[in-house]
Amino acid sequence: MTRCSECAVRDRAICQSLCEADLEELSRLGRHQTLEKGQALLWEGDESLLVGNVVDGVLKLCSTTSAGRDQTLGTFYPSDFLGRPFASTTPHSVIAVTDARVCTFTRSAFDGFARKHPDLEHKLLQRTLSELDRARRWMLLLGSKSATERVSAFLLDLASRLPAEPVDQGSDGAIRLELPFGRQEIADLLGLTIETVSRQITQLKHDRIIDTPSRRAIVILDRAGLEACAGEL
Amino acid sequence: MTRCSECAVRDRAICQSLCEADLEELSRLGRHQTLEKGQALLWEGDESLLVGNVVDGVLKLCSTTSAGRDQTLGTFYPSDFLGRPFASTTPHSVIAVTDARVCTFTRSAFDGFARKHPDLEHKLLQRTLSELDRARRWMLLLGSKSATERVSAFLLDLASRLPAEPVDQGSDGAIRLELPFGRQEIADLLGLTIETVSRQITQLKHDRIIDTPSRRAIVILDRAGLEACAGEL
DNA sequence: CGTTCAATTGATACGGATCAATGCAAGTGG
DNA sequence: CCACTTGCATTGATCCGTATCAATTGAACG
Repeated sequence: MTRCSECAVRDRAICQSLCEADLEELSRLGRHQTLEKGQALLWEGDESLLVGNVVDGVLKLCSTTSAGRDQTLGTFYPSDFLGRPFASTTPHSVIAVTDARVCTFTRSAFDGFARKHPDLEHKLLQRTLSELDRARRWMLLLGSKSATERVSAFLLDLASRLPAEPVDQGSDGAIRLELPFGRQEIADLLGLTIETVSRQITQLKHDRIIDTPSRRAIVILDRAGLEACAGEL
Repeated sequence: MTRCSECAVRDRAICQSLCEADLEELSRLGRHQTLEKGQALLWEGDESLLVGNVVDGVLKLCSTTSAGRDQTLGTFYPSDFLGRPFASTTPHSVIAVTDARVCTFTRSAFDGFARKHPDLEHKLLQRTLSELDRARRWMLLLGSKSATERVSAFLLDLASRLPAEPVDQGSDGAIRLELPFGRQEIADLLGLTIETVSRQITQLKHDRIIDTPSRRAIVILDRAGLEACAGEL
C-alpha cells in the first residue's frame, strides 16, 4: 500500500493539515483507485458514496440536461478534493477526462474523521470557499460572455492550472498547453457547441494569438492579446 | 443592543451551533446594520472587510462585466451567511435588493472566533457546500437553458425561498409570490435582457401557468406546468 | 392631471445553434 | 505498404432565439 507520507500531492491536498499520526489513521480509511479515461467515479443523483483527492490526471464534474445536452460544472486537477461530504447524495457526476489516480474514502468514514479533526475541516472549508469563488467566476462567463471571450478565458484558466511548458525557441514567452480535453469537452465546459469552439480557435489562430501544432496542443503566442479577448478578470 | 438569544434567525443561521456563553462572546464582536434598498454592503475587489448574517430582507451578490452588463451571482435571504471569510478581498459586490437588516462582523474578528469554534466552522462548511451546489445548479441554468426554462426555474426557486402565501380562494394550490426583484434584476440574475424576461412572463401568463396581479406579485396557478417549463431539476 | 419610471410590446439584427459535408490523422487488415 | 475504416475536427449554409433599438402603455405619486 502506498504510504500517505510519500504521496505525490502530500503537501498540496487537504491532508497537509494533518500530523504524521493522524495521517496514518486517515490512510487506513482510504484506498487508491485508478480510473481510465471516460470512466465515472460518481453518478449524478446517486448516494454520496465517495469523496477523495486527485493524485494524478484530470476529472470533470458534469450533469446532463433533459434536452440531452451535457454541461460540465467543474474540473479537478491533482491535489483537488472531490465528492460531496456531509450530504447523502451527490448532485453531479464525476468522470475521468484522462486516465487518473485518486485516493478515495467512503463518505461516512471521511465525515467522521473530519468531524474529529478541525484543522482538516478548516482546510476543507478554505478549499470549498475557493471553489465557490471559482464557480461564481464561471457563472459570470456562462451568463454574460461571448463565444470568443469564453474560449479565451478557458485557455487562460487552463494555462494557470496546468504545468505550463515554455516553448523552446526563444519566441518570447510562448506557452505550450497539452489539452486534456477534446473539443466536445471544451464545448460542454463553456456552454457552446463543438462547431463554435472550433471556429473560435481558428479565429484566434488567424489572429496569431495562439497556434495549434496538433489537435491536443495549443501554444499561446500572445498572452496579452488572449487576455484582451477574454475581457476583464 | 439586540441580544443574539432573541435574534429572529437564531435557530436558522450558523450561530445555532453555539452555546449561550459562546453566543454572548460572538455578539460582542458583531454589530447590527440596516441597509436601504440599493445600498451596497461590500464592493467587488475591495478588502474583505465584513462577513455576517442576513436578519431581514434580501440581498444580492453581483459583478459588472467590462461590457457594462451586470450579472447577479447569488442571492441572500434571512439566515443566510454572506461575505468572504478567510480571504483578504471579496470577489464580488453585495447589494441590498430590499431594505434589509444584517448582523455583521469584521472579517478578522470573525475568522479568529471561528478558528476557535469548530462547531461554528462546521456549520459554515455545510452552508458553503450547499451554496456551491446551488451555484452549480445555477451554472447549469446559465450554460444550457432557454429563456423560458430560466424564468420558470427562477420562479420555482423563489417560491422555495420565500415565505409562500397560499391564495385565499380555494383555487387549487395557487401560490402568491411578492417579488423582491424588479424585472431588470431578474434579467441580471438569469443572464437575459429585461425585454426577454418580460416576454417570457407574458407568455407564461397567456398559458395560464401564472398570473400577475401587480408588477411585484406573481401567482403560480399551475405548479406542475411551471415545473415542466423549467425542465428537470 | 401631468410627471416619472418601470414594464410591455413591436420591428429588426445578429450570434451562435443546427444540419450537412468535408478534411485529416491514427489505426486495421489485406 | 497501401486501401479502408473510424473518430474527431474543421468548414460551410441556413435557421432560430435572444439582443437591440424604438415606441407605447400603465401604474404610482405629487
